[in-house]
Amino acid sequence: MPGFQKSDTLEILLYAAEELFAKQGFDGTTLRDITGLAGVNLAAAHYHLGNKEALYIKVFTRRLQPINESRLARLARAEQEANISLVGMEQLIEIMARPLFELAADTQHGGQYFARILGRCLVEPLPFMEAIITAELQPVMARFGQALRRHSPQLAPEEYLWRFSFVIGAMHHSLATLHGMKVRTHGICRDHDAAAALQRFIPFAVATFTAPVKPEPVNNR
Amino acid sequence: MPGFQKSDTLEILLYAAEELFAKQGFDGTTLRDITGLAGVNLAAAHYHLGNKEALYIKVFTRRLQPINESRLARLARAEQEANISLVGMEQLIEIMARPLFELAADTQHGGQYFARILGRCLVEPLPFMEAIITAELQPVMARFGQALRRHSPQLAPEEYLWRFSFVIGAMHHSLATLHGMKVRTHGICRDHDAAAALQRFIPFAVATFTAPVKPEPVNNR
DNA sequence: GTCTATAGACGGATAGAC
DNA sequence: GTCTATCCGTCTATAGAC
Repeated sequence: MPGFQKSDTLEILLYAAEELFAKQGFDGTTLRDITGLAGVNLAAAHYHLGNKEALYIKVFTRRLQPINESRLARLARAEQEANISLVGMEQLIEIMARPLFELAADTQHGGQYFARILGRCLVEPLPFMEAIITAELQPVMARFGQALRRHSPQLAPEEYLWRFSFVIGAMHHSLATLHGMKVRTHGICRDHDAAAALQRFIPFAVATFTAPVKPEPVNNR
Repeated sequence: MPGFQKSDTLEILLYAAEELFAKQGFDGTTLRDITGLAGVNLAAAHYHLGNKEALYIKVFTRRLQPINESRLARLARAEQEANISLVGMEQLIEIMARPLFELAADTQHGGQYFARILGRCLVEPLPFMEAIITAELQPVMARFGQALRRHSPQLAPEEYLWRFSFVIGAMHHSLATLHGMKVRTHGICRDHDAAAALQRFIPFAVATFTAPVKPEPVNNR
C-alpha cells in the first residue's frame, strides 16, 4: 500500500478489504478482519461505507471503472485509426487483457488482489453483485466480443460464443491464480508475471478464434 | 435427487449440501440451510458428519474419487492399446474432460452442482481443502499434463505450462458456468449442454497446444 | 470523524432425553 | 439414530459520548 497522509481512513479500508476479499471471499471475510488489518475502528468503517456489501462494491468498481474507461477509449482510438479496415486480433486482445494482467502483477499497490477478486466474480455468484457485473463488466466484454467477432465470420454463432467463453475463462482463471504459478509449476513459471502471461495469452486467444471448425460431433469412446 | 428408501439421511444431506455449496460457497452456506433443505435435524447432521468442513470434504471426494479412478483407468488402457506410439491428443483430452462435462450436464442427480464446486475450487482457496486438492486433484491433472506434454516437445517448459494452465482454466470456468450459458449468450447456447461444450472444448484444447510459438515478446502499445 | 459499548441475530456445536 | 433445547462465540449494525 502507498503512503497515506492525513485522514485517509476510507482508502486504508479499501486496500485492506481488497486484500482480504481476494484471499477469503466475501462471506469468508468479516468486517472485524478488515478493520483489524486496516487498524481502523469498526464503527468508523460503517460511518464511511454504510455496510459490508457497499464496501465490496466500492472495492470492485473503484478499480474496474477506470480500467474499463481506458480500455474502451483505446479500442475506440484503434478503430478510428484502422478506419474502415479491422483492428488486428492481437491488438484487440491486448487492449482487452493487458490492463488486467498488469494489475495482477502489481504487488505493490494491491492490484494483484483486485485481479483475484475479478477472477472469482464470474464463478462465485454473489446475489448483490449481479447488477454490478451486468452494468460494469458485461458491456465491456460484449464490446470486445463484437470486435473480435468480425475476425471470425466463418464461425457459427454458437461456435464463436463457446470459443469466446473459453478465452474469457482462461483469462479470469489466470487472473485469479497468477500468484501461485510458481508452486503449481514447480518453480518453472514465476508468480505475478504479467509479461509472461500476456505474451502467451495473446497468441493463445488468437489461435482459439482462428482454429478450423470441427464439422462432425465427437465420436470417441 | 434419486429416490431414497430407508434411512438415507447421510445421502440426503450430501445432496442438499452439494447444491447449496455450489450455489453459495462454503462460507455462504450454513448448516441450517442444508438441514433445512434436506429436511434433516441439525443435530443429526453433526451425528453423521462431525462438522461442516468434513461435510464439504465428503461432498467433494465422493464424486471426484470414482471419476478420477475411471479417468486413470481409461488413460492406462489407452496407453496400453497404443503400445509404443502415443495416445492421440483428442483422446487424451476427451478422457480428461468428458466425465466432468457430463457431470456438469447432469441436472437430475446433482452432478451439475458438483461440477460447479469443482469449477470453483481452484479459484477460491479454502484452507482446509488445500490438502485434499493436492492429494486428489493435482496428481490426476499432472498425469494428463505429462501425457499431453509428449505431443508438444517443441514447446519450452514455461510455454507449455502456460498453455496447460489456459486449458485447465477454460475447463474449470466452463464447468462452473455451464448453467447460465443461455442467459449469457442471449439464448444462442443452451444450459447444461455437455455435448456442445465437449465438441468445442476438445478441438480448442488441441489448437492451444499445437499453435505455433510466438518467438518475440509482445511489442504493442 | 472517531471512539466505547452494546443490541440483536445467527453461527457451529453439543448435552441428554427418547 | 433422531429429536429438543441450549451453550457460547461471533457477526453486522447502531446508539450515543467525545
